[in-house]
Amino acid sequence: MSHHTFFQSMSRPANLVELLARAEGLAGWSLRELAEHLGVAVPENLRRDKGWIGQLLELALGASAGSKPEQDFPELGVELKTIPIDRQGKPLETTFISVAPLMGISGLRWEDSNVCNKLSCVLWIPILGERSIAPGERMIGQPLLWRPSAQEATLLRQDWEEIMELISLGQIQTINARLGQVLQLRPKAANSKALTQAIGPNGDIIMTLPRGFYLKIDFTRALLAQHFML
DNA sequence: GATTGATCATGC
DNA sequence: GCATGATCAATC
Repeated sequence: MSHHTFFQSMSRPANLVELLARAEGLAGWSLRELAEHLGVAVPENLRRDKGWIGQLLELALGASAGSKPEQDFPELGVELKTIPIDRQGKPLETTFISVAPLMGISGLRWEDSNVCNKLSCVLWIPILGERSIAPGERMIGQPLLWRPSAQEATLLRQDWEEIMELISLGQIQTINARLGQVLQLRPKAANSKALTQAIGPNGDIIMTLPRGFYLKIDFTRALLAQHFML
């Protein structure tokens, strides 16, 4: 895809085929090349711009902006995720999925959860480049449109149900990132002073750090490996 | 080197 | 504070 046609197609993708074609057209570009053609400044590091790569790809692919708890392409049923990988194809970070609800969760089913919704169909965009490589020099990899296999869906559901049961039983303080086979619960907050309500051990209300669901590295590594190395 | 808890920017 | 986008960095 030439740069000219890229700019002509900067609108929202009309369908899945168009979205995939755009994503594939970005493979091989450096983030600097993409940023320059979008008129976006390139940070020297990501310390103060942790979401820069994700936002750059959102802009390039025409994802809906905003802070709604929805998929990036609701009309296509697709969630967009950039994932940093090393030269072996191994993810360098866990993958944030969504904030965990801590109150009013009785009766919440997996099928109706944000985690299930967002993971039902993900467009993965691998970003090749370790921390020692400046953001602008990192490379965009081949995209992968993924839907969980039956086995993957079972693992995700089991972890989600186990974690949510503990939360509903007032045991959130006992949960750490080691719980879960493929999904983990960790703090997701502005800082350690940002607090939100949760259910306490005695069924009372306590203040605690907001938490988020993250995919563990081994899970995303296997997911990428199955597609790219079989 | 991998992991887990902490943190950064932004809009509303 | 909560939602989006995540990575940082102290500790194991």
